[in-house]
Amino acid sequence: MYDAIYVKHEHRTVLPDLESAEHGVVMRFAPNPSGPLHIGHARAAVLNDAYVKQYGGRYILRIEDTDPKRVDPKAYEMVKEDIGWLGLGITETVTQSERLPLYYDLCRQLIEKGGAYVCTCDNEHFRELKQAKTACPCRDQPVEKNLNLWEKMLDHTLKEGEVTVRIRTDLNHPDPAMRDFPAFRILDTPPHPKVKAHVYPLMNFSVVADDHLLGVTHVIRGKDHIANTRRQRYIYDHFGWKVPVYRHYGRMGIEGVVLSTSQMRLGINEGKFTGWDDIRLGTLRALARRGISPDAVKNAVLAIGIGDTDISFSWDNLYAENKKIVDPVANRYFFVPDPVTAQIDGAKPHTAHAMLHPGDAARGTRTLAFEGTVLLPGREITPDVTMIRLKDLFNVKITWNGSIPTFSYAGDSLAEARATKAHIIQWLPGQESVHCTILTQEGEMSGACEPRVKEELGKVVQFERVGFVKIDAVDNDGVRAYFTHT
RNA sequence: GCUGCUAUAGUGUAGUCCGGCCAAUCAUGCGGGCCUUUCACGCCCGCGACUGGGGUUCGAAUCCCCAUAGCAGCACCA
Repeated sequence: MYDAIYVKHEHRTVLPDLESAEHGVVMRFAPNPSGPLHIGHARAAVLNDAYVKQYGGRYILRIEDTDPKRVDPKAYEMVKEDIGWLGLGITETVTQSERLPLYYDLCRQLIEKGGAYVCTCDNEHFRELKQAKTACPCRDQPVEKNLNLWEKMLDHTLKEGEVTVRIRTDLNHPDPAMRDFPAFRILDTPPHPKVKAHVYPLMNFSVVADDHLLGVTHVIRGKDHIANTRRQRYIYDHFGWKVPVYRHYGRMGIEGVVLSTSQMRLGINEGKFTGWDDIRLGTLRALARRGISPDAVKNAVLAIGIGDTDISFSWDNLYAENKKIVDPVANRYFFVPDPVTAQIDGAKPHTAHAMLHPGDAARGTRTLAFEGTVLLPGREITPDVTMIRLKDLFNVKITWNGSIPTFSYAGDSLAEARATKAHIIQWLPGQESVHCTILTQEGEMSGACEPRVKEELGKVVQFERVGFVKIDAVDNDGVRAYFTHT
């Protein structure tokens, strides 16, 4: 009884309900194939995906490639790879460049209905008229003339820059962005990589056409589309179509990375970045390369939700999500940064058995054989340090002669090490280790790691007292890893 | 400039629609402690916010107004 009263104060952890979704939804993710997907795309993709999963229905991937200037032929494949990595429940895929005839047909219908006209005014001139809330001469020409001009567009009698199909809206609308916005234009260059065409719809037209044709019921997109939603409503009204339910979430900035595809491309071309998966980039493939799990991205994005406030995406929150996923599965190994070789006097050969995972003994151990010398992290061996414990091995006493340390065996007792507050540090057998480079977003960390790390290629492991890393490459020179997070 | 949207701790978020249970949730971060053969994980304690000002009301994070700030759009991009 009281529970019901206090329910209001519970922390809601699921996304808010969508209206009119009780009987299932049809939603879509509609990227422009100009490059691989980044975190910004992931928000749209994951949010829509989550709602489709919640209510049931179809989830359409729609490739919006109606502007040949903004199409990178390689992006079609990259987008699909990224979606596969995210594990979205896409049920069907359509590509807009393959649907041009559908748009042409609808455009003709719209012209016949008087909802659109073919404008031959100069752009600058039209813009001035628009600002002045004045109709251009083409606006009132008869349907027949519009149809005739439309034919001339299609048969290419008219050339790029000479005509624009406009949607008839309201010239007195207080927002100039709403007034008779464009729907089609001619583009001769560059050629479209997928289709031979010269008449292309603008986003507002093709989106409405497809949302209607595909039966889209709900649209979740960024608030940069709010004005488009308003414009698109005019097209729905002209056709008498049912308008989907819209939700617009706020802008998302990300600390420290560029999200603009064109900026990233520029950086890659200039050699500033190594490629689309350069770990300094916010692309999904960069995150994957660094060992971020797709589920971590999903969880982080869902936690943000669909609020319409502008937010800044925090790496901390993503890392926390990722750690929850990766910590239980990552094997533990020793990595010694800036290694120094130390001979341990008075120590007999020992064999250390260290657990692959402290919380899962069943996973077994790794074996490290001590035969007289060890590699130690140089930074930890400073003159104020007189006793250390090599983890899973034994205690070592350090005596300093000026700045020259001498290492000697000091017993196996863990209790003793604790009593002296000796640091327990990671180490490697002097006779057996492999070179290892860890690449972080800030730079490189050089050191050595256990040979067995070579078997973890492609996986995320934890270097004890260093952090989680993804093993990116293994060769004769050693191991290259990307730093994931601490 | 015009049009519109938004405003809760360092970050994200719940609560705002339908005012009282909110001395404001949860997570992350940070500080401290415990546990531990990792500076990880886990556990405990703590820090930290309703943008400002008016108004309505017995009562405002919640409703109204103004201010301020941020954002978006005003493309033959999506």
